[in-house]
Amino acid sequence: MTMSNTGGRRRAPTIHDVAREAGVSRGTVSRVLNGGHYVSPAAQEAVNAAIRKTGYVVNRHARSLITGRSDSVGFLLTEPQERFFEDPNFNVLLRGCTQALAAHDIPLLLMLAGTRDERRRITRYITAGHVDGVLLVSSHSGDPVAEELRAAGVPLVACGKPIGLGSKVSYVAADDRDGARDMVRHLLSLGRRRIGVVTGPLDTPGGVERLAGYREVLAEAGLPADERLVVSGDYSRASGEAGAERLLERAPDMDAVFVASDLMAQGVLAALHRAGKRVPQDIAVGGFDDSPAATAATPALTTIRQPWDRISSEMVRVLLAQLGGEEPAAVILPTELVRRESA
Amino acid sequence: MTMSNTGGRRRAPTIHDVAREAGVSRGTVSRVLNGGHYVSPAAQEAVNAAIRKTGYVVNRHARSLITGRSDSVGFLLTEPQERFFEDPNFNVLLRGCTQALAAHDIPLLLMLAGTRDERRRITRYITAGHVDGVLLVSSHSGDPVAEELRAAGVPLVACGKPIGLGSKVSYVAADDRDGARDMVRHLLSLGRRRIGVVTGPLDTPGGVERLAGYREVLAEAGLPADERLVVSGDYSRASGEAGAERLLERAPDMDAVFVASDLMAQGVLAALHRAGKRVPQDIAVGGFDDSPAATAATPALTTIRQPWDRISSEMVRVLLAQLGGEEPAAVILPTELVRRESA
DNA sequence: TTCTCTACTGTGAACGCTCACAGAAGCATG
DNA sequence: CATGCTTCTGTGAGCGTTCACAGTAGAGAA
Repeated sequence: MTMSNTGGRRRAPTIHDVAREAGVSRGTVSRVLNGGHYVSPAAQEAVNAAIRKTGYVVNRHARSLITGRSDSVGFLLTEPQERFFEDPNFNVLLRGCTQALAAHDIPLLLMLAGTRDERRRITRYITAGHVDGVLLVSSHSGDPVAEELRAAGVPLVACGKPIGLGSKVSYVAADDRDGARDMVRHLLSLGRRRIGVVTGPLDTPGGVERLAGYREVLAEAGLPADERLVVSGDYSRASGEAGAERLLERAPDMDAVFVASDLMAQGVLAALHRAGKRVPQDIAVGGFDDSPAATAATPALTTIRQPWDRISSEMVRVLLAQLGGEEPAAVILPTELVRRESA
Repeated sequence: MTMSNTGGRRRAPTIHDVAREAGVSRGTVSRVLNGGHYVSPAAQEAVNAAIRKTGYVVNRHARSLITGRSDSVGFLLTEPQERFFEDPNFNVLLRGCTQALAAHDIPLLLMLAGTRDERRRITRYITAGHVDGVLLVSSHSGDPVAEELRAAGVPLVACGKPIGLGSKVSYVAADDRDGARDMVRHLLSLGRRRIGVVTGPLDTPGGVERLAGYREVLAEAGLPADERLVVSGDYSRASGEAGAERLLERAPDMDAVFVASDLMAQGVLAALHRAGKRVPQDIAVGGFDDSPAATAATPALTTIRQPWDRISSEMVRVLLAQLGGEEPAAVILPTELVRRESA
């Protein structure tokens, strides 16, 4: 309107320009910007008009400098991205966090720190106050970033229980152990007695807890603990396939198998099919995650649903509470058994 | 060392504290922080020691307030994330950009703006100066964000030619048209004369250009343009499958098909297999992208490799050049024919 | 009237940094 | 000896906000 915007950035309008335009003081403009309390309707109106006319946008650096806040939150991945991007649960989680923060008008910045070098850079960036808090997603234990951020006093909420960190860091997790118990109880209720398990990686809380739930229920049912029925995978489809082959070899009389992820369960189904076993008639299969893989599988997988939508909203809630001065908290959310055809 | 860090964040050390500790002035500390020119070795040493001792990290808000720079770059997705996260090329692109920026010690912030509301928030965030420039990834045309950012004078580099924006915005793209020409010429060189095509969405530059390349080569070869041989897909596997079915119906004598993406080509292979056609004996199939789908397919796909690693490094180079004051530029990179079994 | 209370407004002082400038010291040159 | 150049250092100003505080005006109560 006043000037053409050809290429080079002209000086952006400041709160001063708006104040002059509206015929009020900086203070009044600032008050309008921050909720409009103690501002007369006339002033409110004049300021809004001036903002529209000048095209003013607040300089967040200046604001942050004095408030000490940045009004943004980081979503930090401390592992190779591929691992997550291909995981449908991760997408749900990310979207859920974005939406929950959007309700507070807080933008979410996704940061990748797969390599040591990137971790250094990102840690510096975060500790320099560029985000108010961090939602941390990292499945493996002993994450140095988490410890570093905690030490720097950055509000932090992890997804899944971080191994090796004290109780000083918040986390939100599904009740893996209880989910595993539900599934194994379900398999027992179908009359199965020789129940195998393909676990996740045993350096992750999920891997450990799901195995523990399996063992507990078998013990409660008075069934013997048979280590031939226990093999480990890494959550990949291929590892599920390999795991099932080993199980069939070691325990040909197996009549059910609890698999710690749907993706692995797909591999298990493939191996069973090749071995000529019918699912669920000969062997019942239970998965974990209720991912798209569960419905895509043939037969469709009976599985344990993790409440990803609630996990994300709880992560945001806990983080915002921490920003508001509350203490770190741990939230464990219940899982749900989803019955389909495989068991 | 000096104080325990219990919960609440204590006041962070400032450049002042470092200066006092080192026995020099703020100016000298600032010079050390910014490259160490015109600083005596003794002062340099003292300042570094003081930084280590105090645990000082620069307050980027204060720095940005005065420099007008934020020393960070945004990677903006203006479409539903799922679309990208499942695309392996996207992973390569993201990783490449991260690495190229890392060489300049610039952190990359991934921003998702799938919904209208998020776009508004993110645009405000960007125009408020939170990032110095934006790497934009959006395959569809008429992207309002791009236009808005351009109008706000934010340095911008798009991946792929943005439709509908003037020449004022930089972009880096593979030579889609030339890639398509190479593939169709290759099919001709195998003696094929009834060559079908499954295009990408025709509101994307890739979709349009690859089809144009196909048509050009057929025209050059003196072959008739037969619209029964042209169907459109949306880059998904399913659309490839549907496209192949339509082609077979409309042109049963087809002896080759050029598919505008490997994922669609997988679908095409499935449909051909179902129809009892042998590949490449009965029908040769050419893909595009050289994605993992290409090698995973049976038979392995002959395809066109896009230089994703170069695309990412060029995007970063062009953006940094623009930050340095250079004019927007368009970069077109050559593709490469990768011969495998399907053609 | 006078006082108090509430609603509103303006002002100076930060916030922590960089930048421009002024100056000091050392050394070579006129 | 003065002059200029280079290297190094300190200082004041200012970036664009918010915040605390000091006001002003008007309404209602004493």
